[in-house]
Amino acid sequence: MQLHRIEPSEAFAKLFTRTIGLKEEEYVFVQAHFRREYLPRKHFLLRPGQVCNLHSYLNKGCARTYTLDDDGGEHILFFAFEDWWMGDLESIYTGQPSQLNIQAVEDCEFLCIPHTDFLAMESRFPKLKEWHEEKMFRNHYSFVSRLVEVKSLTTEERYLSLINRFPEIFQRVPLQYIASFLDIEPPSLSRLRKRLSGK
Amino acid sequence: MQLHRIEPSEAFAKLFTRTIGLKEEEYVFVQAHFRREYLPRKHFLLRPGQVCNLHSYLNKGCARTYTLDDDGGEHILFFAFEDWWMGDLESIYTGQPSQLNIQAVEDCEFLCIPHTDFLAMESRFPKLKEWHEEKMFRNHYSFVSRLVEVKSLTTEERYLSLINRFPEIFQRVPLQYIASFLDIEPPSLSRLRKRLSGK
DNA sequence: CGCGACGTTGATTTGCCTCAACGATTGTGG
DNA sequence: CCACAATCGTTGAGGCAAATCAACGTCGCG
Repeated sequence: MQLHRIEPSEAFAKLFTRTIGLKEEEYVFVQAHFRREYLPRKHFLLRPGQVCNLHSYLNKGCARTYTLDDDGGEHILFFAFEDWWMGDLESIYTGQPSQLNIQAVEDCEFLCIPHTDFLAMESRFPKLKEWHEEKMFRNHYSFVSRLVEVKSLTTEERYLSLINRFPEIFQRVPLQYIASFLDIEPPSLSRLRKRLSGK
Repeated sequence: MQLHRIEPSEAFAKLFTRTIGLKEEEYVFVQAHFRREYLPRKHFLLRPGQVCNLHSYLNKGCARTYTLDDDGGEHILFFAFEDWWMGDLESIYTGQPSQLNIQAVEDCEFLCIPHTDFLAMESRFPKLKEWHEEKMFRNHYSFVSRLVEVKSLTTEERYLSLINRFPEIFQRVPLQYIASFLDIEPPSLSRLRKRLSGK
């Protein structure tokens, strides 16, 4: 399978210099600890049973995190696009094997840093650590609102909310994956869309 | 409404000295910034529209965190029992008004500390800050596994999982609240229990 | 071309909701 | 202390949304 050549993303540099606030030479130092990983469509960044020891920045492409149940059914927990971070934090921080699959939905380019290096960077650059803590908080907030959504919205409302927040997702992710993310079966999503298009 | 007198909990002291690792005099210093709050059954620790500015340790009793939807329906996100912390972290850290209700299910005794004091304690005692960061991570893990449960288990399996993890909940929390937590209606929970008791 | 993956559509079943009524229990005021 | 209302859990009847099972058209690819 042939991969297009991918230009280095400016978003990555901006994240460290603008958002996190590292100086140019600090960014260069940090950046040197990342390595580029190309992952063709349908290939896996993480498999159940593996210990996840990388923090992975998704520089280009689209990926999904999902679990398998006892009957072999897939349940998609998250999608990720450009400028998102992926990995199984529990596995990273506890050293336990992961239960999660992380798979490329499109050909992907990741920028990956081993956890030990990441910890070293955090202790050398307090701003990086602060940013990471801040990210954990925002992550917490989004889990709470996701919980609220699941509990108080109808299937149709959750579908519309998804369209609203990530319109591009429908151009990049197969409908069956979106159905799994919304916790319905593909035929139900198909009928839901038909119903809505008639409005 | 009459409250029983409640003995100071040893769990609170153990948390700070054993788990967090503060010295005795450090604990005494920190502890002095908490104030005791008695909350009778059905009364509110937090109401939508309020800014939450307290970290609240539940010393005695049982409480629930829930949202109201547009139709006035309640959706319970969390229960809390002795030795749990409550509050709306998003509201605490962003200063935005909360959307959440936190209500006493039993007569409660909280130990509360204003957020600004908590930050001061964190910067004075790095161990406290480390513990809090660690707690955020564990919190993240539990959100992920909760998401996995909601997606991959049947209603019956989630009920059994709840029984398994919190057997005492059924002695302390009305069934209608448990139904809301499980995302079903009270009649459905009633029939589910009847079905299971026949096994 | 032929195969497989994907989205759609139809027919049927199922699990839960909704509405309603009913005992049991609790709490309150006379 | 009793009568009454309110709350709670249960049970029944009917309806609906989604799951399930199956078939079909389309597209992309070997």
